[in-house]
Amino acid sequence: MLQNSETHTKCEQCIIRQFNSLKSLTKSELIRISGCKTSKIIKKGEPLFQEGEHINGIFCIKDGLCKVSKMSDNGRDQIIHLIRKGDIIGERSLINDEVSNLKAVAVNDMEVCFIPKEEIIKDLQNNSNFSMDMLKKMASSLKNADNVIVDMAQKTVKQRLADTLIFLDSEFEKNEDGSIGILLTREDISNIIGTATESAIRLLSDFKKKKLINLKGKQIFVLNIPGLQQISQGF
Amino acid sequence: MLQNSETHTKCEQCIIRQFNSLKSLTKSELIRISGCKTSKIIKKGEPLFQEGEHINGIFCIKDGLCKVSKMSDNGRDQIIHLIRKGDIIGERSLINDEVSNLKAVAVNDMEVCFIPKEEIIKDLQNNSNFSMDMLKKMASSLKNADNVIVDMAQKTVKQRLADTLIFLDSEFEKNEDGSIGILLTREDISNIIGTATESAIRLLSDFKKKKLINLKGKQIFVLNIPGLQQISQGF
DNA sequence: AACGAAAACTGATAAATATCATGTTTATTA
DNA sequence: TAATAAACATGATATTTATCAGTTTTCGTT
Repeated sequence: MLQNSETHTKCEQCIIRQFNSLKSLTKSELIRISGCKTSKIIKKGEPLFQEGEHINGIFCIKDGLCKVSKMSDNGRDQIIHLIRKGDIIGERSLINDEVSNLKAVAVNDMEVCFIPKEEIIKDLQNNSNFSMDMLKKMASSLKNADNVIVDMAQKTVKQRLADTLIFLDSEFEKNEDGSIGILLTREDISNIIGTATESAIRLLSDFKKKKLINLKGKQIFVLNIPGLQQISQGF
Repeated sequence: MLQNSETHTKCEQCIIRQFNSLKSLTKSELIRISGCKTSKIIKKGEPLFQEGEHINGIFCIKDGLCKVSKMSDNGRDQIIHLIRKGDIIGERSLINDEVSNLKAVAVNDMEVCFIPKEEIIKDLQNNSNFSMDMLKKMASSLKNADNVIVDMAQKTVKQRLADTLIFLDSEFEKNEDGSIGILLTREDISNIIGTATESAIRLLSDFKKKKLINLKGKQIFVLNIPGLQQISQGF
């Protein structure tokens, strides 16, 4: 199994933490954390954790991307988040003692560090910079969740697809050819917008016909962002 | 304007705080907070705050109920929360400096206390019991938001109406006659489940025909919870 | 390169939901 | 209490979306 030198960077030397709440930890806290963290390679398609699992710690994503989803009563998986390099996931396990309500599956090969709950929870209580930063992140997630709820409740599937394409195009690095730098299946896309796979496929073809996007296999090229924004707003 | 003695209870003597994060404040913190809080009566239909407003503090709800909503791009209001006696709203204004993305309107007459941001933010930084409690509350809200997103994305309007009726029946005190103790218009209900008012009305009639509920004007009587749960799960 | 499986796609149809029109009941207030 | 507005209700219809069935394409494996 691939475990290159990068995988074993010490936390206090790791630049990834600059992108998340761990940047608020002191040097000595980081050194302690570093001593108990474990590194993992998660291959494309493998789970980082499952619904119903006790996580008991946080994952810091060093590289790669995963889809975070929840199974609905109707038996369909709904993707709620896309988590990538620099992100932390599992914070909620520090705070409540419940099992995870979400599943996380790697979209491409991932490199993650795991920090056990009992090591980092002290820092949450003692380092107010750290806890304030965590509060900030959660407040921002809550605001975002509000927006998603409104969009899911009020927008049509077509509007939500437009939103998703704009989001993917703006939030993720593009490939050299200009296509969206994250390869999702049509099923993934339909599980993000909350619709049947066939409906997502049909609408993608429709958008292509209208020159809003171009499709080459799984590669998606966003051609006309203002046009997609129009659709997103109901025109 | 009604301002009875209850309205002027000092925070350190106020039993309402037992129901929210303010219970984690020390006696001296509470006395200081009490000195700068203001009390307000909000009449039914009046706004507690508007979308786009700077809140700059938190509201502690002493009595009454309000609907918290956000306007969608399609021009329809989506109700995201129902906030009631004992709840706190506005925490996010302590943490980020943005204007509110939500609107709150009283469903019945309310009595609320307002605590300005600059007074309580220190306590968030210095009292780790308080900040941990806030983190717990936010974590729990995030988990709940996940569930709402999945339901909005995957469930039919009928399923969501069943969910909403179960929620209202279980979470709010009932009237003596057994009806749901919170009077919402049909439009409010449709703005909770995210559908056209006519659709909500039709489905309510349908549920009544099937003896799942009874309707007497705005009064709703939930008769068959297992039946509603069946519908919620797609049967 | 050949195979099999998964993914992508298309058409036909059914089901769910929104919209528009209109009448009735209930609430508000002059 | 009469007038008026708001909320509630129902029918007809259009639109959106899901489902089912089948074909083609892509991809990973041997």
